[in-house]
Amino acid sequence: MTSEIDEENQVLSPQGESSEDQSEQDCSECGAKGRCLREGLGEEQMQGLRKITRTLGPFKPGENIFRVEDKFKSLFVIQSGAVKIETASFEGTKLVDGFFFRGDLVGLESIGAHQYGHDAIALERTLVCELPFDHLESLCSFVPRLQRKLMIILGQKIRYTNDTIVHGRYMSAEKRLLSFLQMLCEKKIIEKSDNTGSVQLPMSKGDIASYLGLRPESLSRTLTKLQNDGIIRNQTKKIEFLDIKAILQQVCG
Amino acid sequence: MTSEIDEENQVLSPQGESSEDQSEQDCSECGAKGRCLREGLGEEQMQGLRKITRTLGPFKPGENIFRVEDKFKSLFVIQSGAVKIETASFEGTKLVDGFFFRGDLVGLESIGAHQYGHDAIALERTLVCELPFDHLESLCSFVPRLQRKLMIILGQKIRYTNDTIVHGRYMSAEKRLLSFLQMLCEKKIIEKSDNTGSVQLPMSKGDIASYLGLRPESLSRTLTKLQNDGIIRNQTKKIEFLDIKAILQQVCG
DNA sequence: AGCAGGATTTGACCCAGACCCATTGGTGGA
DNA sequence: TCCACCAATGGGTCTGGGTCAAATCCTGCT
Repeated sequence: MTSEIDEENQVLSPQGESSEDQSEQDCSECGAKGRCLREGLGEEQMQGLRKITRTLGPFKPGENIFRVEDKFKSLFVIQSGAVKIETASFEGTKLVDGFFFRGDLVGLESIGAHQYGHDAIALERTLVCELPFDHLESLCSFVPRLQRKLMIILGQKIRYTNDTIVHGRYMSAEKRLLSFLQMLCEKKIIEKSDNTGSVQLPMSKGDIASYLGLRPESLSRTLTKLQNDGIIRNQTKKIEFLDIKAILQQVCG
Repeated sequence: MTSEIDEENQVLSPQGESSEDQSEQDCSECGAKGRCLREGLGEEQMQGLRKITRTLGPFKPGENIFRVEDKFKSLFVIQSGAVKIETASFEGTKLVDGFFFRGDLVGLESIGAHQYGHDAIALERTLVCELPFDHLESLCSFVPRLQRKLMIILGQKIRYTNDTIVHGRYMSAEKRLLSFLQMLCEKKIIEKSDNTGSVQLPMSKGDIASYLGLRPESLSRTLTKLQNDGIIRNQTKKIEFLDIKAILQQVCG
């Protein structure tokens, strides 16, 4: 079922599973190329970054990259695949706090904490690049552009949460879903011709519901509504966008 | 009405309004002492930090420290007083995104953006310490502990938002309010004897409601309910805590 | 002190989405 | 291939909190 995606990741990450024997990271074929933390650094500035990183994985769907109680040690750049992070809510149930795709940094949420404080779970076959935080921090002192980049990413994360979650509290289920679909478009669109396209969903509907602050039943109903309105076609592991313009504009309106 | 608070701030910030003539910042009597970014730095490490900072204010209640469209330039440590930040929601109404008290850093949300993206408004007589971000960044490269401190603060901010706002979506109005009161306890408690205490509210009830993702009417009803339950005494600009233990425990329960 | 205008509270009503339950569908393992 | 199991959907009901409207209460101003 996820075979298409796996194929693609293979192609994009040829350094693949046997990366342990590499003494230095080879970024030239990484799936996160163009979106990684290192982007914008000069060749000699990258040397240091390459030396401290190594590829981990592949993680199979459902496997943990780290766990709540693990000691915070590293950030992870997603080379290929997708990851969710989740915490136990105050009532005990699991609560999805975020999704991460190719090029995203996982672990920012734990900077300054002793433990990660949440589980990071692969949603599909996933390769990550580990950045030990201590090393990264030291490196930042010598490479101001890296320091700046990291701070910018932290700032963006704060803003993104604010714009989506905080403002999302005032949005209807339909708007929340639309802005989620919009995000998916930007991060993961597979094929896109003019006004239509489609996305493979690496996560379950339940995960999406949790992330949006809705019950699965409500999400399901909202998806059905959008389908009846002719905006999407709702499938189990895939959503087709029949009217991308409508999606982009309805979020704002 | 806010005279008590103003008095107190006076005492705590004697460098006060005429700080422009100081060539170097004097932190020895600052109201944020013990909670400021510089905490934990050695004497010689603080030298650099002092050189780039200056005190601004006092801002009167309602005055802007910066505005949405202002170019992002500085972070601000609150020496005394209180500040809210707010943005226009997608439907046009103002939405309170955060409250800041003595020792808090305002402006983190805008790191990496061109403009602040929100208004920062003093809620009472407020003095702030300006940290030009470019200078702060350069300084971070030379003072690893400062760099680390800043990153930790950014990480904490991300976690705090996650724990309150994100998880708050699954909490009832009552629980949200209780966790807000808990935060106030930690940040601003005026007097506290054993199991009781009280807080002067520098912000309006409307601001609190907005911050909690509620309508003013709902907040009012919830406050009334807590009062009937004997947990608080609800006044216009002040809340008395009649049973602090109940507040602390009910949030978790 | 008296008044205008906004903030806060209260009441009545409504609705989006939670909750509970039944059915269907998709998937991985024997 | 078949079965067991969980994900997804759909129906029905309930309710917390939103919405509208009408007092009060405060506060700053004259």
